[in-house]
Amino acid sequence: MQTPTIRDVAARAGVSVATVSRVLSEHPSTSAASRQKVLSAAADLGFRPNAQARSLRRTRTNTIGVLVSDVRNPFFAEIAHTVEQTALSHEMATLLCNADESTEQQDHCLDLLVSQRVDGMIVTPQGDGSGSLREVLSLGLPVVFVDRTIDGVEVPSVTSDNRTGIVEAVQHLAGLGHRRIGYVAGPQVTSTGRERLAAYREAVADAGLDTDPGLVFEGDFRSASGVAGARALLALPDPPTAVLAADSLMTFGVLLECRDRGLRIGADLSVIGYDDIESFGLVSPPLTVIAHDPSRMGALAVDMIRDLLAGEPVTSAVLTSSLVLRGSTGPAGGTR
Amino acid sequence: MQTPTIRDVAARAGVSVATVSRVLSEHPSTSAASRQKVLSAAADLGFRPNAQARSLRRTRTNTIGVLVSDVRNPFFAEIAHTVEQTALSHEMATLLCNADESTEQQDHCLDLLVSQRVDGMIVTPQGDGSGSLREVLSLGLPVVFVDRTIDGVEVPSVTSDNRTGIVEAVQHLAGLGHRRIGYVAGPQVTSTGRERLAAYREAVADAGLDTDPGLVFEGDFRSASGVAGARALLALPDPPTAVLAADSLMTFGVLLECRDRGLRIGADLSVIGYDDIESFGLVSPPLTVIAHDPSRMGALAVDMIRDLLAGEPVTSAVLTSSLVLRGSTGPAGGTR
DNA sequence: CTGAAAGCGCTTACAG
DNA sequence: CTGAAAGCGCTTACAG
Repeated sequence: MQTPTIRDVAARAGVSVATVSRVLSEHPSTSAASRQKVLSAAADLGFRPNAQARSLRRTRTNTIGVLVSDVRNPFFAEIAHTVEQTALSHEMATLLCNADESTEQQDHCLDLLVSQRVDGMIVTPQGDGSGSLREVLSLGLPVVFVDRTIDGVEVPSVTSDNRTGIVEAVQHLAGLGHRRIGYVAGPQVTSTGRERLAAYREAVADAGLDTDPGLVFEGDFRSASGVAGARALLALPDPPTAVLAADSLMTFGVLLECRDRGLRIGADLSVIGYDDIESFGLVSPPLTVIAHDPSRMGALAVDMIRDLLAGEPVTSAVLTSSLVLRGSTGPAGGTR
Repeated sequence: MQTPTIRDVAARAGVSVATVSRVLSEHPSTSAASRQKVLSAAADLGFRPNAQARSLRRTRTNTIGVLVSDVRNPFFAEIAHTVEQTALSHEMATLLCNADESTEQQDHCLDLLVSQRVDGMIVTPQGDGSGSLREVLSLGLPVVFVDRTIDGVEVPSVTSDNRTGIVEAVQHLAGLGHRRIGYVAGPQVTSTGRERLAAYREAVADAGLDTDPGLVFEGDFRSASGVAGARALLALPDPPTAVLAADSLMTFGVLLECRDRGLRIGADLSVIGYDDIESFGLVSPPLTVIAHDPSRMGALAVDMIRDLLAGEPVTSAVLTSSLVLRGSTGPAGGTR
């Protein structure tokens, strides 16, 4: 037998489908008697409401689309997890898509989410706001950007302050006597990549440190580019005494390269990472990092989507980032 | 204006909705002329098919539910990522849920997935197969278990051989002269936890090593229990000279504790981890691990769901696990 | 409080 | 090849 429908429940309870619907969706206008009959009939039959049918009728799916660059990145995994849990607590489902740092795949995902008629989307955007993203926005679908934004695209967002942490990191290193600080930058097609690099440049200049452009290596937010960045920087005629990376995966790559070269972190090379990822705890000494809060970002993004759906005004949020001092930095030229 | 429907397209193209539907779903019986008119009308209007309506009518959603214990666990993130990408390549969406290692939450997620009428589910199950899981199965919904299984529940699954890797690891350590091998076990309410522990016990006995039950600490697949396990084992009057952990997060915990105690891995304590997680590369020397293939598991699981949907027979798959020798083990009592 | 009826946006036999 | 019509499983004004 097929999954029972509301009709089957109505028949068994001896009431109309309208009454069944009202009882099941907790509409106030129902008598205790029918409530009773319906509930027990539904239980007997093992009735499972069909969300598809309900959505079609209500023109609302109770589903939110989540588009991240890659769940395998711990930072985004944390966001995805929190979004899912928060949504679940409001009886909403989440449709997860990975853009894999590809604009083409991002478009594909957006199309899918639109077809699924998600009520809103939480996205870590990339690219210039053309393609499917533009279409989605013109549809008036509630969208919240998380972590990243797109210039010229007016969408509520929850991001981190990409400046303070970097500035604190540079000042801290300057205080330790470092004059040449290597920087593994994020891709300049992302807002986070751009803002963090700008902050680095500004802080380096303000502190009167070496502004040699060779100290900046542009990576792509993947670990391999962290490795490549570390190699390039350490191969300079006058290599940096400290290295800063613009996200967790690239930090990871830098650390891998240090391990391969047998460099003692904090002594041979000072390293400051980005994102307070649990696995950085494996490094010895513990890594000094620029921390922000992906979990809070995810939770806030869901709140914002819910506000948008409720027609309430929302304002973008910028969370703080800050330097968490641990043991991976030391005086310049320590034991070299 | 609302999102255009098939009616709007029909009106603009000057054909019936039936024809529009046929063209859009690539039904063979359509003339080139109407195809042309429909396609351009759809494009003009920016028509987006409503997956909800289609699903209701077709009684098929083209969506597959994915229930993992926790996406923040790199092992499951990898599975989730592959499942999503593979599904996407077949134009299917994935609904992701995290059970957070809680049977209650697992039930909640299953209910949600049923209501969403996913075509099938890929789940990393836990518990005894009662509750919502039993209901779901009695519904006849295609389900594939991944990584874990449940005793007495007949569901096609793709798992790893939980025995070989462990046996190889124990033999390897025995060959290095270790007599007392500590084991941080997974929760015994999971099939993987049970099978791996059984393999450890068998291998230890076969190699004639110390079978002291105190050498086994039962963790819960979270990093904190790896820390606790390492502490408990190292606090024994006669502590083990090598430690093996039953999953990535607990391995992680063991490594954290080693770092905190300043133990030199491979010299002061031999360590073998489970899962070939990228972040284990941060450890020095590189970690010897028992590796299996989450990505392949995810891809296979999708194939199996598709076969089930197509009414084809499927057989469970057991992938291999094996020891990957790197540098984290050394002779027993090395430099103690 | 309750029921009959219309309709959400599609698909698909059934005729032609 | 094409159209009219029924129907997927719900919800919700509209009467009563």
